[in-house]
Amino acid sequence: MLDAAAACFMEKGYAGASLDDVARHMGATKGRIYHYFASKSDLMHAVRKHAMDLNFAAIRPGYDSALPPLEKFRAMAEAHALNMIAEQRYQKALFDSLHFHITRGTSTGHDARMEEFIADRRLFEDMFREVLQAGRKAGVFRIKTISVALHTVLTTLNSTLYWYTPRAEETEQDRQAVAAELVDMALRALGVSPDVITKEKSK
Amino acid sequence: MLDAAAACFMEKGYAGASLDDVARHMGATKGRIYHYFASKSDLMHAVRKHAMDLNFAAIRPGYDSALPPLEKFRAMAEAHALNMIAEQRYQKALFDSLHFHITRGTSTGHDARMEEFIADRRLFEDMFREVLQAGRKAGVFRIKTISVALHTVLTTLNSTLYWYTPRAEETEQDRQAVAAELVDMALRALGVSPDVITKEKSK
DNA sequence: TTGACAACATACCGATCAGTATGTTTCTGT
DNA sequence: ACAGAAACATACTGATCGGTATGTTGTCAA
Repeated sequence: MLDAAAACFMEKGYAGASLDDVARHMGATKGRIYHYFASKSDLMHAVRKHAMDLNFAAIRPGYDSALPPLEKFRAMAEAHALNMIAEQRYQKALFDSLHFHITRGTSTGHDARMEEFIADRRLFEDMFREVLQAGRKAGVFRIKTISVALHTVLTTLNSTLYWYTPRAEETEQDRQAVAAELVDMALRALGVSPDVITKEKSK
Repeated sequence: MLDAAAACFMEKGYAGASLDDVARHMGATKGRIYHYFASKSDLMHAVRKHAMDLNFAAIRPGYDSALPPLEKFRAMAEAHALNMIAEQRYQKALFDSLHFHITRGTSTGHDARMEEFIADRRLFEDMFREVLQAGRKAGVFRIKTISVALHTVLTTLNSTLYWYTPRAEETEQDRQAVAAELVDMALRALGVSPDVITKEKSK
């Protein structure tokens, strides 16, 4: 059910996707949705939450590892990039929601749920921020402004959401190749010298 | 009028923003909108077109210059990054529309207008693609896959749309600083060695 | 067997919104 | 001065959509 909702929200946007659309996409009716969710925004919240859970689960192993900053970052970045490709539907819905919240500033209709979600997002960013700071201190990253570097790198890793269209016969190999290339570019953007990158990779 | 429409579409999304909202934002009524535009999608199209025009106008000087690939790219990238910060409202609306079209694939409701718009977008990308290819051939860019590099770099330059919130007392200096930092990271992502970057910059 | 609840479908309501039809005012050419 | 057209505002309509109220069917415990 969340899958169908995520797909519809992605295709038409939150406001553009009707609950009848979502229901039809499941081969059911609206009654079924309202049996499990109190409102449309409730459903959206569930989709967001699931997307965030996927994100945390993806980078958790790398983050918890005892690797030095560079390899730790590489592990997290690779997992995240792959996750963005694999879970496009949920991630697109999540990012729509995120940008929506950002652009409307201090405007109307703040769900308390939205606040919780923004806090989660910040937590996620902080996991990367921490690694960036550690790497800068260790001298492997040459970063001017942490927040700019953080956002730029994350945006790079997320970029597949905006141009990569999954083809049917696409294998896991192809996706890993794209992800690896994105991670390489992110590392170079962080000021890691190319020879270090390739040396580490061949290990 | 386009300004108001762009602001509303950005804040609530195309489907979420009503024409009454747009009219109220202008201190007018719907009649005024329908006097100049035949439909809601017509208005959206005008907003998109204006945004695209701004984009082309921004990078045109750099593109037309006779500079070598590296400096040509820098000029275009800097102008583009600054343009993204300065014209957030229009660009956000444009990107929403773009992503909307991408994710729905071969689905319903293709305006012929949308096709024209996609073609324009491809033209814009090709201007950067051309410089990237020239730079790769000249040996200044170390790029694996052109299209991945292209999308990554453009996404980096666009990234301010998703996290930069313009403050009131923000000066042109601040925006240029952010833009310059983004361009630096983009150049490094393209495999340009840091000493070349700083050397060129001090020129 | 039956009663009670879960798991839906169906039918309906009120609000919203794109689009239209019809005013009303201001300008503009003659 | 005046016809008419441009530049709007106002009032309305039909369709859509979020949400609700009310069925209907299966399931399971007592």
